[in-house]
Parts: sequence; C-alpha cells; structure tokens
Amino acid sequence: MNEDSGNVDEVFGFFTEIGIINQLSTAMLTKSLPDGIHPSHFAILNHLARRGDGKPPLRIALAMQVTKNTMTHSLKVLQERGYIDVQPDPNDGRGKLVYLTETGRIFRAEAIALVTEMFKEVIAGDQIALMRRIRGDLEQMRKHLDDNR
Amino acid sequence: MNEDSGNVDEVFGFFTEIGIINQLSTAMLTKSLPDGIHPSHFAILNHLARRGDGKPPLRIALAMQVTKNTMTHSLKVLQERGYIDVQPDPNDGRGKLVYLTETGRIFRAEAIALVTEMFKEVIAGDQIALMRRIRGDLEQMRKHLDDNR
DNA sequence: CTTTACTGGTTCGACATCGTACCATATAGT
DNA sequence: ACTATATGGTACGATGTCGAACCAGTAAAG
Repeated sequence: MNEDSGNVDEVFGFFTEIGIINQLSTAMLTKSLPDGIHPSHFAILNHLARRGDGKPPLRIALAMQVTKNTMTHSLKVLQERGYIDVQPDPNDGRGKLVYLTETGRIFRAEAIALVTEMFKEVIAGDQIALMRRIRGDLEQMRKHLDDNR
Repeated sequence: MNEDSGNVDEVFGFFTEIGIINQLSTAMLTKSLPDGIHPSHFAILNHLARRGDGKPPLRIALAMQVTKNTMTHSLKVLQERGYIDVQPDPNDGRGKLVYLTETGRIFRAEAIALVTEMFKEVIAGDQIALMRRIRGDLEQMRKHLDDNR
C-alpha cells in the first residue's frame, strides 16, 4: 500500500458515499412524487418554472446534465401528460422551444407540496445545518469535475 | 415564500448538487473502466475482493443498495465474463454463494490501475483535502437517510 | 453560388434498474 | 405432522439513459 492506493481508497469511498446518498434521496423523491412521474422529469418542470421556459431542448439537456437523446424522450413523456408544450423555433428552422402549460404549473405546485411534506418527516434541523455546512464544498467539487471532464 | 419553501429549495439544491457530482464521477469511472464493464458491476467485484467472497446474492444486493432483481442480472453478466463463480449454498436449498474467480481478481487489479491513472489526472491535493473535510458529514447524512427510509 | 462543416433533434439498439408476480425451500404456529 | 408465513432467487415487462447513426437546416469557405 503506497500513497496512491491510499488516495484511491479515499477517493473511491468518497464517491461511493455520494452515490448512496444520491440513491437514497432519489428513492425518497420517487416515492413522494405523484402519478408515477420520474424525478428527472420533475426536475425539468422545476427548471422551466424557476429559470424560465421557452428554451430549446438542447439547453435544457445541458442544464440537466443529460444527453439530448434523453431530453427528446423526457420531453415526449411530459408532452403526452400535457405538462409542456413544444413549439418550433420561429428563428431557427431546426430548433424547438419548450413551454410550460398551465396544467404543468399546477402539477408542479402540487408535487412540491407533497415533496415538502415528505422532507419534513425526514430532514430536521440537524440535517439542514449539515447541508449548509458542506454546500460550498460540494459546489466546488462539482465545478472542478465539470471543468475537467 | 415562507420558511418551509426556503428549506425546500435548500434541500433540493443540496440533493441536486449531490446528484450532479454522482453523475459526473460515474461518467468518469465508466470511461476509465476497461472492456465496457459497468461501474455497478465493478463495485460488486470490489466488494467481494475487499469484504470477502462466498456471500449470498441477497447480502450483496443489500450492501450495494440495489434490488435482488438487479443483482440477479448483474451476477449473470459477471458470470458470463468469468469473473465470478456462483454455487448453490450447501446449507440452504434456496440460497446461492458468490465467489471471485482468479480471472475476476486479475481483472479487478487491472481495472484499479486504470482508474487510479484517471483519478490522478483530475483529483489533486485540493480535492483530497475537500473530501477529507466533508467525509464525516456525508457519512452522517447517509446514515440518517438510511435509517429513515 | 456551391460545397463543406456544424448544429439541433430524432431514431434505433443496448443496457441497468425497478416493481410485480412467481417458484422453491425454510421456518413458525397450532 | 400440517398449514401458514417468510425468505432467496428468478422471469417478465416497463422505463430512463446512453452512444452511434442519421436527417434537416444553418453557417462558413472557396
């Protein structure tokens, strides 16, 4: 065991821990979301509601850190449910623009209410404090990984 | 915006950050692993090598935080590649026991060498320090979520 | 202009994962 | 002993995601 292998264990353990937290939180979210909607689809609705809609699919894909193939699929699902409306981009014959429908906004609001309820049962003051404590470091790590991929 | 919604944003943002880090690190791992093996399958080999083999699939599934269906599938893949050997449990007619083959051990060692190489290009001293800094908090969060699911 | 390179989206095939249902064996209750 | 319940594993179908190939429209080069 040299220094490198020690670091490898440390790095590995770190990302494993991250992976488990992600898995557990995603599972919680999946259970609390209504109507069998997937967390990643919910994330798209959230993104459009918070950062503004009328965006092309590719930009949403970049923001959500998924490929454009995946975005095509996800948007199709959201469209079938009537939560979004996809229009051709008048300024670019290739492009499309994604808009939230009223149904989508209402659904999102209801979903957030349910998720909030669920969080209150599991996340207490201690956890909030912990999140605040390490939030900055997490962002730094995310940026570093994003810049070096 | 009341206190709750503020917390929800905080909690949401935290888990989003975790999710992105997980996604980026998994993508890095996927690229550096040889022969198209999936990170989750690599994790199984690692688990068997480090925590000892001769375990039933269900226990591995619990350790890996996946369902037993998924484990059945993953083990089949690893078996087809000749990395593991699955035997019936002599003490339980229903059970099976999973063993690492020599091929599997060799493959794991080579994979770790490649992964180490990749990590050295991206993870520097700053990141190691960051990991050490927040590791304890991450474990605490993981335990909390695990206990309350 | 015409040709070439690029870019936004879709299609297709592959795969990991999950939920539900199911089978076979063990264990517990009576 | 017999029945009921629990447990380890598998089979099936559905879904989210990805990579590669592709098409259509735009932009750049000559």
